[in-house]
Amino acid sequence: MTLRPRTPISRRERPAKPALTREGIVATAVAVMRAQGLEKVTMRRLAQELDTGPASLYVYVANTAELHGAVLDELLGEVDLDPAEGRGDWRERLAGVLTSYMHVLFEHPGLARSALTARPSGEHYLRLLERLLALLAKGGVPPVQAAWGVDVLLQFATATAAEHSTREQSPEAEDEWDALTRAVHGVSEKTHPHLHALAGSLLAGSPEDRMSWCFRMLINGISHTPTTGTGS
Amino acid sequence: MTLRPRTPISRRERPAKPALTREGIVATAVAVMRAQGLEKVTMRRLAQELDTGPASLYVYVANTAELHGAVLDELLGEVDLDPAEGRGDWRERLAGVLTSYMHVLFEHPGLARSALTARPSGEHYLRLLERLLALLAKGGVPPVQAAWGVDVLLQFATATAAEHSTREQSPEAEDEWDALTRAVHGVSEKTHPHLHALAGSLLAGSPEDRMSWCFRMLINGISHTPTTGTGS
DNA sequence: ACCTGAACACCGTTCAAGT
DNA sequence: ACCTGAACACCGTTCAAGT
Repeated sequence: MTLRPRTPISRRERPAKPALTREGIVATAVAVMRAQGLEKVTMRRLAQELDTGPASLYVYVANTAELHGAVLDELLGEVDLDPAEGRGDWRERLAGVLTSYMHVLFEHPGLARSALTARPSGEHYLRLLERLLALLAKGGVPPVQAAWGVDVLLQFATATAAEHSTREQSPEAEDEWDALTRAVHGVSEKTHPHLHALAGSLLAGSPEDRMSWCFRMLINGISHTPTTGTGS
Repeated sequence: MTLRPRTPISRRERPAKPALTREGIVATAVAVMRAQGLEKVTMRRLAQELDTGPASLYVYVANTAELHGAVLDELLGEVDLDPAEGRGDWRERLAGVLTSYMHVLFEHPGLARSALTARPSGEHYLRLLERLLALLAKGGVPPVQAAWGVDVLLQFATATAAEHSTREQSPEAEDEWDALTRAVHGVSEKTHPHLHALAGSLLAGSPEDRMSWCFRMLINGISHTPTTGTGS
């Protein structure tokens, strides 16, 4: 009668006896992530879940980063490409899709952070790209601007989700934010005049208002900045 | 005559016998990072470098994240706030400062990734904020737009550096990029018409041209998007 | 108060050996 | 070909015990 230090995830959330195949491994990885977060999606933990040793997984998966990438694309399947809040204007639809993307990312802490460096290329990611490009085309955004812009839009959404989910997750990250707030407000008017004057604005605004402004700002920039010349 | 598996960093790059104080620990952390990268800046590695046990460091440093944050602010001191390439237009100066910031980040792989979630609040970070706000003010950007915009500008630069340095660092990240290239070009015209049409543009452009466009795009967006109303 | 040995609970990845 | 035991080389963090 030994205590098991790590409870395996419940039978309901785990695919029953998953085969030792790439699909089985990824499915188990997704289940572990849903139950315990991406941090627990480790080779050793997965091997335990699959009743084998960690070395066995390396037959199907190159390394941990690749595994996380597969989990990410799987989750990208949950992004709502035509969200109800985004009806009407193509700009609102665009913001709606990106908001859905961010929601998916910060429901799963850790995923956003990995998304920033993982460069996914799975089917769900391609579907998302296609949808965003379609909306930009509908808005009459010139093709090259749309192509380059979509990258920035996704990068913005991903980075925002990463910051947000890190802050939600750990109490120390919250402390860091407090430290920044105090630092910005405590700055001297002599040495940092602009910062001093804008301290309030820097940290002000509801997340919704700021996000809404950011989307409008990015869409304006993308729409009105030619890919050659000095722009205005 | 035992082989030491880990070579300590050379005497020249390490502050001689650093005292066991917060400053000494951070200085050693910076030295280790310069020599071997942020990944090696671990509690255990640092303790070894300081001839003590890892537990001793916890008297001065709350955890690894805080330590990495301290290293980050230290490095931010290297950012050139008035780079020669950025003479002339305030937009060019702004882009110049951000480019210098990115250079500092991707000279030290791993630092950019930590900067994305670390929310620094040290003196060097505040100096950078002040400089960016001053340039936006010089450009006549309305205060609140400048305050919110500076956040996005730094987030963009940080995320770009993180992507870039991850790709530089590991060969697998390079493979991932190839996979994306193939995926985008291999997409069906029927199911992904926009993606198919823009496959070339999506991945085209020199890094310099894209970066230059991104900065112009962001500055345009920030300058021309009011913080309230529908904008244009 | 400051410091530390030792422990607890983990990691990724490789490789020789088995089936 | 596929699978795995065991090992190598690490992690962060805590805590009781020392000085």
